Amino acid sequence: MTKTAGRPPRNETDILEFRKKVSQHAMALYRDKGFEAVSMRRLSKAVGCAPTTLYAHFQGKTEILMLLWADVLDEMTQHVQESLKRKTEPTERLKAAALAFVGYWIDHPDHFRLVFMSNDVGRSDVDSFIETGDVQGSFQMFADLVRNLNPKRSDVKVRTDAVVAGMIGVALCSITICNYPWPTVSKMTGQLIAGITATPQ
Amino acid sequence: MTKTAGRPPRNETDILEFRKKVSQHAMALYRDKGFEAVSMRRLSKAVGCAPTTLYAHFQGKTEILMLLWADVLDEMTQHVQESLKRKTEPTERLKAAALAFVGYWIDHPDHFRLVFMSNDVGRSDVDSFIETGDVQGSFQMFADLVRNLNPKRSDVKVRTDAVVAGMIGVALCSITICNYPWPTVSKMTGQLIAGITATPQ
DNA sequence: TAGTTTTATGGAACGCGTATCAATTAATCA
DNA sequence: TGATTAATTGATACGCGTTCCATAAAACTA
Repeated sequence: MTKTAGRPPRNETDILEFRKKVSQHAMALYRDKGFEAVSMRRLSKAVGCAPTTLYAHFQGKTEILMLLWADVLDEMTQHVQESLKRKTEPTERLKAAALAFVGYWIDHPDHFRLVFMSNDVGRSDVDSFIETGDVQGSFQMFADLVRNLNPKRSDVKVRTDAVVAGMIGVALCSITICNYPWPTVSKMTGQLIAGITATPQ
Repeated sequence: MTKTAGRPPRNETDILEFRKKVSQHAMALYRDKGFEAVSMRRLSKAVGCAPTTLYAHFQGKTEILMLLWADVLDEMTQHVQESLKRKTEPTERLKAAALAFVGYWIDHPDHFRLVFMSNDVGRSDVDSFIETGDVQGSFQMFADLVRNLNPKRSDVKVRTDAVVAGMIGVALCSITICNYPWPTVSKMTGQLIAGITATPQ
């Protein structure tokens, strides 16, 4: 921890400031021009730095795209919350939330790709530091809904995560394998929820 | 149906022959060098034509990648069948198959990306003619397993497709959101199957 | 055979993500 | 001030998917 000569490393706040700046420009690009507009070259031009500089602050495009997760997940969460209005019965609430969840992704396939298909599959051993706080927060909502089904049960997390992953799968399949005659989203999510409400044998 | 002047369209068999040739070279590239080796430039070099020529025969890379689906799905199916040996009880069989299914994708994330993440999400209005025969065949196996749980029930397709989509979601989440503390694959698939075996309320 | 019409091809180009590397700028210490 | 060290930059390069366009090739009609 001794001071050395020469230019000191980046200031902590400067780092955050730069990351925030990049995040804002990336967000603006994504919202205004869509997924494909968020390129390293265009983004660096918007930020006002060289494309190479971005690689000094982020380990790659994937890490930058993750900055956009929070926005999308917030919007999705709000959409789900909206669907819960005037619903009181726990099962009905979960069902409505699930439908809204899957529906959101199907209505916004670009957002789905952003969150769930941006990672470099196959190179996952490399990308080490991923913030999952956003994801965790968005899934909390479902944990509450599941808990309210039967507050006495202790396996809330397993059932929640299973149904969330299941819903994501339903969205993925409906979006990408669009020529296979999938049942309606409503039917499939209903089936997933049947597993949640069932009593363990 | 009158004959017109000028060079006639490609011969039907020639078309199939060329597609087969491309398919074989793509397969060899994928098996030998991996996903990233299957590029339009390398593939065209292997085939012996210009990169542009490929676009005269396929509408894009996605359509070429789909030629590889059958191989992967066959291997996956075989792996699942393997897991069924010496399993007789219907629920146990379904559970074993589900575990093998998800496990296969997690063990081969490149294959997962190939089949489930190759489509151009967002441009799905364009890519019209996708062969889903491969997929359909691979899912048939699960339809049988689900039917055997309770041959009297008529909602086999809904329950099968829901659990298949759910398993794909489990695989997707485990692969791409690898820093979120998902429950074990075994627990999540078990949860999905609970919905299959449950009796409708 | 000459001309016409349609298909098939390949070269060039665009923008992309990413890596390398030398040169420059900035901030600190001696 | 000068030396030292880190951050930033620009140029260059590779391979990628894809599109455009001019040209070659093939099969017909006259």
